[in-house]
Amino acid sequence: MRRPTLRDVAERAGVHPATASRALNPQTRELVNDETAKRVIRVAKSLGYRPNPIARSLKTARSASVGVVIPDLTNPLFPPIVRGVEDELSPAGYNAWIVNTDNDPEREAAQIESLRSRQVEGLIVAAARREHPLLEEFAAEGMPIVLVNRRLDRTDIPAVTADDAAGVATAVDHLVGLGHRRIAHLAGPPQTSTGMGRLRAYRQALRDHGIDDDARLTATCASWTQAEGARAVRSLLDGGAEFTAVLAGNDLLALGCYDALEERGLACPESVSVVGFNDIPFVDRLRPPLTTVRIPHYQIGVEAARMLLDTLRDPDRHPHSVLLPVTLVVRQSTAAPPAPRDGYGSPSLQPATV
Amino acid sequence: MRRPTLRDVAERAGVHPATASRALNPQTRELVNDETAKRVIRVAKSLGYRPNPIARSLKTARSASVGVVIPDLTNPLFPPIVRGVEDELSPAGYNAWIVNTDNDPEREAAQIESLRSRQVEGLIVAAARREHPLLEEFAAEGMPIVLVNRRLDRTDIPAVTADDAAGVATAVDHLVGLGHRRIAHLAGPPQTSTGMGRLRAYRQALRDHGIDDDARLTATCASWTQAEGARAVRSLLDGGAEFTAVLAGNDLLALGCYDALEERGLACPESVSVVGFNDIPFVDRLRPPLTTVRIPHYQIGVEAARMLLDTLRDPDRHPHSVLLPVTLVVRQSTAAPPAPRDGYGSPSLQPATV
DNA sequence: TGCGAGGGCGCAATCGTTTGTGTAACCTGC
DNA sequence: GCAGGTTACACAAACGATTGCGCCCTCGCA
Repeated sequence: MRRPTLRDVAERAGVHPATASRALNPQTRELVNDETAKRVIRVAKSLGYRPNPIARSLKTARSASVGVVIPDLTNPLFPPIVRGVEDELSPAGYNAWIVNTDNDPEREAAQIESLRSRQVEGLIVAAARREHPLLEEFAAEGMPIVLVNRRLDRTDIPAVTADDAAGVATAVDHLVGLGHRRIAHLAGPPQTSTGMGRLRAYRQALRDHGIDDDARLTATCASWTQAEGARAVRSLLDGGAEFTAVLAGNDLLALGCYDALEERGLACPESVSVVGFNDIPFVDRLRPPLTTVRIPHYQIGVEAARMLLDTLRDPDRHPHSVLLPVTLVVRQSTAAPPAPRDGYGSPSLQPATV
Repeated sequence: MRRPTLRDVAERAGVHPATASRALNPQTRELVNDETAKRVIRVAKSLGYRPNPIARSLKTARSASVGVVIPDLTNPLFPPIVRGVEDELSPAGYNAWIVNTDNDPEREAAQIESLRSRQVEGLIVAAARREHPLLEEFAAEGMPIVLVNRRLDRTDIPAVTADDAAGVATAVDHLVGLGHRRIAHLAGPPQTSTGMGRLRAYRQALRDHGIDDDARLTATCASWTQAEGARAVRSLLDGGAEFTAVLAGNDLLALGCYDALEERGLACPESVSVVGFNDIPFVDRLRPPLTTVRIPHYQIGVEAARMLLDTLRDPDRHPHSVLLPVTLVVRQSTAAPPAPRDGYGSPSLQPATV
């Protein structure tokens, strides 16, 4: 009735539990006579023995599992990354514990503490802020950590991210190529490396095209949400900013941008072009389909898991961060700017086709 | 350096570890002198003591965690449900282990076995099929299980689902009200209760309106995916079926339907109206915004977790399944059928506005 | 024949808790 | 002053594995 333990197997095989343990563990099988080992294995199978990972963890202080720390599972950016992580971890015998932080430092601390007390052997963190004492502390204590999607400012915690700078550059190239000169930017939270990095890349890209970057064309969003994107665009418009294109820090902000433009009766792309970032699922089916920078979500997860596994296998090895290539996906949210009518470069009031 | 154990706390407090354990556990605190308890608690706090859940699990054969079994995290239907589960579990001190089955029975068995060996105290399963021996077996062994979104055919495993029948009925009412008489259905996998249930509800609803249900208007999808939805619609069209509206088994199938209609140059809703089911995130921003039946995703998760917690607290209690109410959200994918032109009721070839 | 080496295995401690049982000390009431 | 009942704690045995250590036996070799 009870599920069989190692002791049961040992008894049935006529050996000591220690021997059974060694026989069952490929690492130590060589320490026991080949025939004995085979017998133990046979008995274990016939009894349907499954080792108890809890007992094993208690003894070995390891758990064959890693924590995956993300801001919010309902953000479509993360599920593919998580799947990438899991699919890479799984063949190596590792499991993933997923926790959401909701960008709440307190909740985050509690969650990570909970992961640690469950003896996770490493962390994959998508919820990093540029300054993140908690993570640095854990890293300093020797917890293997790999960052995904975002980085820390200083410290050598390895990260797997998309090539934001290249992505922004090609996006700006695309817009400029269409004839845009006044390109606004919805910057993500400056506490995040992606928010800051894409903002910097945007400024650099403008300069590269000889366009001076007007600070009034940048609106900073407090979070990577649709609501914040909408708010930012409204504030841009209310501030009288003149622009014919918006480079959003990510797709969710771009979605918010759609909302705000629609509210104000501005058609996309006829009046204002919009570019997103990330190419999350379904943005190809939006109205209009969103031009955006595609990042390899799944691959980011895979790569991060691989790096973590590497350092778990060889703690001395210190992997270096990697930058994954991105591609611009041109869809229908970008077009040539409207011919100037009511003043140079300001969004012309073409009614949105609702 | 080492993280403090109960023994450390006990020593510093001058008591036996057993006493410390009882002092720290609210359940047993009454067994120890009040002052002693306070002292132990103070020491524990000052040492930063955190109980080791692994050791506790080993001893108590419980884990304060439950397994959440879903087909695929990247299906936008599930993240909100999962969050609902977590948010309800968390205050009760429980954690959620999330696993994906990819609808692969083998993988599923392995995942659930892994959950069980990690001593999860219960299961919340969104990946149920109507016939599901594995789940019934677990349930028979006494594992508390709550199903979400789907049910089992026979057995009394409690389930939290949306009111599919009512949803389909209102959707059909809506279409008939618009003037549609030839309404096709993209049925989900018949192995799933949702697939079968919605199909049955569709037939019933047609009969209720005095429309005889033409079997040629039903296409069965092997999986709940966009690709299958597209394939099904193509097969419908290729089979010469005449219809002016499509009731899709869920939103993903509806999306596939969009794809196929677009391929064939059929405009939605001008030529064919489409109704989805579930109201997953972003379908309100599709082109055209999808008319669909909204189910309370998050609430389904909350309710399921609550039921599971109930049975964990009182194993004798056997909760009954609940049906959560749904609402039809009318957007722009449904309109009156086109005036008959090239034959009664067949999809008129109005070019899609791409 | 004796000795060293080493293969194969058992012994027992251990990981950090929880919990049944034992046992002092103390109180109460006659 | 003592039986009987609390109260407050300590003792020790678990839970199910892993692992350092040491014993025994066999074998090879001198």
